Amino acid sequence: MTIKELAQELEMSTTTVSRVLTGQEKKYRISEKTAKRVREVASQLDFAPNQIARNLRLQKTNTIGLIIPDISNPFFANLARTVELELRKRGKMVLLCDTKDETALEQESLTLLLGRKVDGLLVAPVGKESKHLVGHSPVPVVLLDRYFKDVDIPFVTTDNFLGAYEATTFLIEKGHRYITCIQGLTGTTSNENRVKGYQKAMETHGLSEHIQVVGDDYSTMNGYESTKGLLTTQNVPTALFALNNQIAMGCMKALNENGFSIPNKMSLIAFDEQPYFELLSPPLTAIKQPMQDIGKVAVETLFELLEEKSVAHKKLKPMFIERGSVSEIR
Amino acid sequence: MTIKELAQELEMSTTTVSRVLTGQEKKYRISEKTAKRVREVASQLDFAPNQIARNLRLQKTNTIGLIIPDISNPFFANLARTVELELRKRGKMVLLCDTKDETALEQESLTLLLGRKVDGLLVAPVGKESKHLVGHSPVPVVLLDRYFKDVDIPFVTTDNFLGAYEATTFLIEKGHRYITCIQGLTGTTSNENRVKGYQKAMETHGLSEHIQVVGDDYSTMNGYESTKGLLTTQNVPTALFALNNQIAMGCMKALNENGFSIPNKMSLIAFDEQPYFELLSPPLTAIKQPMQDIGKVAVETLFELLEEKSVAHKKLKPMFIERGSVSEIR
DNA sequence: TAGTTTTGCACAAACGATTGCGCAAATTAA
DNA sequence: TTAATTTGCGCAATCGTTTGTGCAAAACTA
Repeated sequence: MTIKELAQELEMSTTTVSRVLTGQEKKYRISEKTAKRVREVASQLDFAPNQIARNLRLQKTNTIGLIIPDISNPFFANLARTVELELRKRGKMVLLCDTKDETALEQESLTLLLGRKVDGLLVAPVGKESKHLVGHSPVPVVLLDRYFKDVDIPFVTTDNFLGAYEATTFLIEKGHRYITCIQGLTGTTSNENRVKGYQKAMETHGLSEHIQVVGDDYSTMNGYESTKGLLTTQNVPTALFALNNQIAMGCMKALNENGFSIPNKMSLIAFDEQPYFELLSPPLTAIKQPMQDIGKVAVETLFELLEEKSVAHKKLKPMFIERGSVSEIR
Repeated sequence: MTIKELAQELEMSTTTVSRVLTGQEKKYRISEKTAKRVREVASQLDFAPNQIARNLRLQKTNTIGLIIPDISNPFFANLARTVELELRKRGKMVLLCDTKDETALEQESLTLLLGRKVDGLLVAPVGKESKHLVGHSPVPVVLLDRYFKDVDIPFVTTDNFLGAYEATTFLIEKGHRYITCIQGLTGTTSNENRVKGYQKAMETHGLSEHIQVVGDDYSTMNGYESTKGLLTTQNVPTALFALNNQIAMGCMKALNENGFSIPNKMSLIAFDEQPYFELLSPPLTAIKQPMQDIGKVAVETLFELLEEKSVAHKKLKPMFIERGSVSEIR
């Protein structure tokens, strides 16, 4: 049913109906009697305006594009959830795109979403390329999790440096000297800052020459292969620092298979917290990212942008969760 | 940039431009020379048609609504992922709604999505109510995971009965007699069919009087509380059958806390497979749902519906994965 | 009573695309 | 050379809303 039909039913113009239904009755001096009748009949026939037509007329879709590298990664799934819930509260819906951590797909998603005239974009970028993101968007963009040093797009992220620094320091204070960092996707800020945090902690404690960073992807496979590689080298480390949950999973698998019990023969800390970590034996020590907050703050930031306020970059503090996967070394 | 501006630039009518860009040049006898020029200039200025306007004109949005109870549940996250990827391949985008397993939110989501004129709906319903789903949709709907016995909406789901039957039988064959089923959301078909599978297996093996079903929600909390309750009763079971991954997680937590080692003092099987299950000690025996397939088949089904074919309900076979969380009883 | 102000509503033009139909010009047929 | 056909393209309506503006009728003022 269209507003035209509704107007016919009411024997008045679409203008009047529209004005009542958009709550502009006072502004346009529609009598209360008329207004009431419109509302009654409208709800009775349960009329709902065609949003497409509205969007076209109003040049606004109340839709936000959400671009995520991998929605099956619990970290991003949680992020997506708070974002969706938060946006809905504010009357927006979300168009979801999963990029499989491929820049090409991210690029394509961007084009598609802009073609659909989203009002804004929330992007957890792959992070290796920024060209397609900068300057190409006529609508506000807020970056999640990863960002770009060289490009001035607002972002909301965990303080990755801090988290990694604290975790590494913790290991060092427990007596570890040979700590290997298994990194994620190289070239992304999240990874680089985590690596830097690790390095800084090592340097600060005079362990510069023990710095060892391996791996190249935020995947279970990478964690698995990298760990397997490490176990056969000359200098097997006493502790592993996995830069995300999936890498950590791969580490554990490799350690299990090779009889390296945690934490006796190998200590392990993971960046990212997952609900199941506390169920493992031993429970896994981890750095928890404030996923809920990232989602909320990102949405808030986006709205500030939509209201044309200027915004600052935001780094949120992670939380260190000590469990049983780190041993004390004499 | 609009098609009008592009046409001005080209010094021809929007009609011609539109016809070329939608690939209708032959049908409307546009000369190849003109067509070529249009395409060149269009790509040069990288013109992209306003999808909103197209949608309005074509009465079609190439958008599918995806309604999910909880996107942070890995099961649904994986589902969402294949659905999104699969739909994108076919030129559709997805509007995502998370209902927090609340019927009211599901209802609201439905209204919102229909107002936005999605071409179709993929719904993993809360499952307690079906009224708002039936008859209210002018577009095709395919149900995922859960469905309704009494209502004829196409669905794609795991053969929950079969999965539960096999798992229970496995426990029985391992010598277990006291097997308690910790169920999920009562009133949903997924839960009911799993419970039935469990019951049937018990009955078939003459264990009717040992049937015990507790709990009422697909949550970690439910698994935790229910298990704690069980451990303090007269007849503590020797095996637990958790009807989804989250319940299983709660079970493990409760078992750990109370010193019930798995599988020595308690065997455990989970419905749903999760990547981390194999990392637990012992690795968790589980019933794997074919999530990828569910997503794919659901999308296929939706397309058949969009092409006005009639479709059948589809139940996909689960896979039993034996690991180490079940002990053999003398 | 006549003039002014207020009240209540409708006309018609957008928004940016697609498309049925029509109409010249070019080509072919007779 | 004239008629018939084909080729190439544009006019204007349409999708379903919102909104600036205008115009009667009603109410008020003097």
